Amino acid sequence: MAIKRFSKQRELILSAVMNTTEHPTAEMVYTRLKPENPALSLGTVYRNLNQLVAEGSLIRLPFTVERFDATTAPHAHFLCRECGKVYDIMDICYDPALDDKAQLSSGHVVKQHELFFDGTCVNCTEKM
Amino acid sequence: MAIKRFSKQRELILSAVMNTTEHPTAEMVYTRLKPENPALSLGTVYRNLNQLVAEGSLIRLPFTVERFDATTAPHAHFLCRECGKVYDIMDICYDPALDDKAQLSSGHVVKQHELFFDGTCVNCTEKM
DNA sequence: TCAGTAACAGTAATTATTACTGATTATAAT
DNA sequence: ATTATAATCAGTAATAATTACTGTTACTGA
Repeated sequence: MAIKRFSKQRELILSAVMNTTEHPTAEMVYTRLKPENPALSLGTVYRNLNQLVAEGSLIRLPFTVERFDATTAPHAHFLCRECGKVYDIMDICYDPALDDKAQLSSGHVVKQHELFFDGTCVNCTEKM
Repeated sequence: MAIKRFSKQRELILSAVMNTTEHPTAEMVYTRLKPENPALSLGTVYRNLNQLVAEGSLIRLPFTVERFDATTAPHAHFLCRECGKVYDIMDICYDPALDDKAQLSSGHVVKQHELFFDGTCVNCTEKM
């Protein structure tokens, strides 16, 4: 059950995440869309983000406040500790050998991995 | 300011995290300690965990419910999607070259990275 | 010994997220 | 097209995680 219907709101929310590089939170998506879609509700944003992750259109980044990313191909991320911005790191390519190695040494079935860098981003460095 | 005093509660909370491998949440630490320390309050656990992270005695794992780890040396983690348990992956050693590479390609000042694996752990695999 | 203040327990408040409710609307079969 | 159905919606209530506040206790250094 739970056959997917077309939903204008879902399209809207998906494209909002696709058209930004800022790895928005649910709140950020809502704030972005609300002015031009006054009827939109925050619950709808949460519900559709979860659906989009479930169907694989988005990935969920497990920060303490969740963030979403329309680049579903595995890639690394960078968190700026000063301003809180999250950036993609595309030049470090995903290494499947790591998964094999982790699986061998631990005995767990390893599906994938996430690589999180952190530090101070370019913009914040310039301001110092 | 804010000179650190000795605090029995802080010792208690630190040793609770040190004496387990389960990467406890604040709630788990509280539940563990409460029976033998009935006067302990949840706010105290949160406050002291944050202090211990600030002083470097613990690290914070940025899951959507925060977890803590007394192994402060950088190392990888594995999250079981079935049971939610978090394991250390010690056999994949920290690669500082990754930080350099990320910094060069992105321009950000990279301090460190975290490597998160996920999948199904040994215990859950056996039950299938 | 006592003034200053970190730390405490208890609790209120805040924030993030999910669940519920009754109304609306896409879809598929008539 | 019309209608039945169930997915989706907006609005809101509820829950869960975390932090902030309040009055009290107890170290610590003068």
